[in-house]
Amino acid sequence: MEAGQDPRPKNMRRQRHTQHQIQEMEAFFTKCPRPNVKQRKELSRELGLEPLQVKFWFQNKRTQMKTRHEHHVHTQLRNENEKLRADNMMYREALGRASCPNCDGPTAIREIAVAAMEELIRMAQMGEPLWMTSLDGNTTVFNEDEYIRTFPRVAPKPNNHFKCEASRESTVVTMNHINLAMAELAYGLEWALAQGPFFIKKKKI
Amino acid sequence: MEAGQDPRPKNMRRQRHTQHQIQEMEAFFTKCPRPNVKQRKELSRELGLEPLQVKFWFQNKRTQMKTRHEHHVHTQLRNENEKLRADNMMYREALGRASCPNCDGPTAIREIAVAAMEELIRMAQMGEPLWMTSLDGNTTVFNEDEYIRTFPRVAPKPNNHFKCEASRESTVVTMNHINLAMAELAYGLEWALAQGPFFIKKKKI
DNA sequence: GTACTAGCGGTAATCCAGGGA
DNA sequence: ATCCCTGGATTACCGCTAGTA
Repeated sequence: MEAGQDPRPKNMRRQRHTQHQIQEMEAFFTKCPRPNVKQRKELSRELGLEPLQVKFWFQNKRTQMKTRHEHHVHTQLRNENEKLRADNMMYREALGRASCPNCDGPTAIREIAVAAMEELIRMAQMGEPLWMTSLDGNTTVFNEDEYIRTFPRVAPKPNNHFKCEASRESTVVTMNHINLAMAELAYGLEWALAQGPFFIKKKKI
Repeated sequence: MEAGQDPRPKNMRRQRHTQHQIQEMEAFFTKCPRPNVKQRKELSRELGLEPLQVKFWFQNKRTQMKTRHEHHVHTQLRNENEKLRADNMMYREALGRASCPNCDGPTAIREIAVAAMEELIRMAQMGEPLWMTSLDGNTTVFNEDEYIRTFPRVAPKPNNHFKCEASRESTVVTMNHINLAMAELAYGLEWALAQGPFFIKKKKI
C-alpha cells in the first residue's frame, strides 16, 4: 500500500484543512451529504487528503448541520411563541369586549363572571347573619332575606321559577364545606343567569 | 521540569479519561465550573492528568453544558408552544360560542367569519364575469351587479353609507395581486359588518 | 449466527479570534 | 504591545447500533 504522500504516524493531527479543500467538500456536500467509499477516495485524491480525513470531515459536517438546524428551529420557536402569546392576550381581551350581532351592546359575560365570583367570595366569608347554624348544629341554613338585604343589586326575588327551585334547594345544606361551596356557587350562578332578562330590558332596539 | 509521569510526544492522544477522573472533575465542576491555573494544577496532580488536559476537559464541559441547556429549553419551548396553540384554539371556539346576555341567542361572529371567508375564497377564484379587465389591461374592475347576482343572500345595496363608500373604493383596483386580495377582503368585511342590522331584525324580544 | 460496515453520539485536543489586566 | 483565558469552531477518533451479505 503505497501511501498517499503523507503517512503521518496516525493520531498526529495536521491542523486545519485549507480553504480550497473545505470549499470543494462543501460544494460536494450540498449535492451529496453522505458520499460512499468511492466518492470519498476520489475526493481525497483530488484534494490531497487521506480518505479517512474526508470521511471524518463529512461526518462532522453532518452533525454540524444538524445542530445548526436545531438552533434555527429554536429561534423560530421563540418567535412563534411570542406571537402565540400575543394572540392569546388579544383573544382574552376580545372575549371581554366581544360584541354580539344580535344587539349592539357588548357581551357582559366577563362582568357577570367577575361579579358572581366576588359575590361568592363575600358570601363565603360571611358568618351568622347570612348563614344561620340550626339548633342541632348539623346544618347551616341560608337566610335569603338577609341575602337580599346584603346584595341589594339583585332584583328582589324574581319570579323565575328556576331560580326559586334552585334557591330552595340550596337553602338547607349540610355543614360539609364542599357542599356549602357548591351551594354558594349554584346561587351565584343562578344570579348570573337571572341577569339575562334584566339586561334585555336595558337594551335599546 | 520533571514530567507528570506521562510525557507522551505531545499531540498523541490518550483516549478517554477514567471514570474516577471524570467523577472528580464533575464534582469540582458543580462547585466551580471555571477553575484557575492553581486549581487546575492541583486537580491534575490528584488525578494524574496533565494540567492542559484538565483545562481542556473543563472547557469542553462548559460547552457541553451549554448545548444541553439549550436542548432542554428547546423541548420546553415546544411544550409551551403546544399548550399555547391549544389555548388559542379554545379561545377561538369560546369566541364563537359566547352567548350574549342582552339577548338569548349565541353570537354569530363565527358564522359571519366563516361565511365571509368562503365568500372571499369564491370571489378570488372567479374570473371575467365578476372581475372585468379594463381595456388598457392595467386595472381590474369589480362588477357589483354581478356580485349581487352571484351572492344573492346579501341584501341588495343596503343603504348603509359606510358600505357604499367602501365599495366604491374597492371597485377599481390595480392588477397587483396584493391590492386585489385586500380589496376582496375589504368587501367581504363590509358584508360581514352589514349583517349587524340584519341579525337584529331576526332577534325576538 | 457471524463478520463486516456505515453512521451517529460523545469526547479529547486543538486552532483562532477577541477581551481584559 | 504582551500575556493569559474563554468561547466557538474544527479535527480526530472511540464505542455502540443497525443493516447487510
